[in-house]
Amino acid sequence: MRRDIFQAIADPTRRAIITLIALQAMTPNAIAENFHTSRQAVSKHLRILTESELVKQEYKGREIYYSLEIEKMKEVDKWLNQFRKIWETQFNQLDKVLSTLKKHKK
Amino acid sequence: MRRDIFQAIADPTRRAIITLIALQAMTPNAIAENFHTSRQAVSKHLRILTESELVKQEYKGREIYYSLEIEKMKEVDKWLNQFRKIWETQFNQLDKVLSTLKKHKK
DNA sequence: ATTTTGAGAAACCGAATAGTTGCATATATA
DNA sequence: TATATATGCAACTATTCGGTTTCTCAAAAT
Repeated sequence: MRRDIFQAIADPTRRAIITLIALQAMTPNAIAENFHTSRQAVSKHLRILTESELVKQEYKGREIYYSLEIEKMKEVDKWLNQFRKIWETQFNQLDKVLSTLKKHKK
Repeated sequence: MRRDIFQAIADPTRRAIITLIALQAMTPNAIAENFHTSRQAVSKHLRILTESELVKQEYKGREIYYSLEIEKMKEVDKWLNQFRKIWETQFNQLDKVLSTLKKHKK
């Protein structure tokens, strides 16, 4: 099933899971130990993260290692780009104000 | 009421509203004209966006102008920072691989 | 003064969400 | 071979979500 990444990162537990497995792959059991929730609940979150392709699985015997699909995270970054332009412009304007103030001081 | 920004940007219509008012303030009616949904539905979205402080209101007679609170958008960017470090490292590693390949060509 | 217009609030509804418990299955281990 | 373990899946539940319709209220326009 195809899933929206923004919907996937909307849940705070899922964001925490993402952060947790960002640097090293982990099994559902290991992940669940970090939360006050059942392993099955974590499993459901992992399913949603997998469906949104933010996370990939690696089978190793009866264990499944989940890790972050860092490329997919860039899509959020890409969406932010349109606003980045705006806040950089505003920063430049602030810069102008500051240099104007400097001139007046002289 | 306090709202989570990630939950606020989870809905595609809300993301579209954000983009729409990013450059110029707009009234709910004007915003609603851009969507196949009722003004009231847009109003509810605007309430959620206001509660998450992603959007601010400016009253002008009986009209209310909504505009983007760009500073708040930076919080998403800030959350992305932790992953940015990772993908930049991976990029550098790719860079190494590429230069190694180059050497072998020689 | 009356009517129109812009907007939020309330009540309602079906669908989705996040959690639970219980079950099925495959892989390790004794 | 029998048991323990890792995991996913299904069914159920309470809550939230996104939408609609109806209503109210204040500001403009007539």
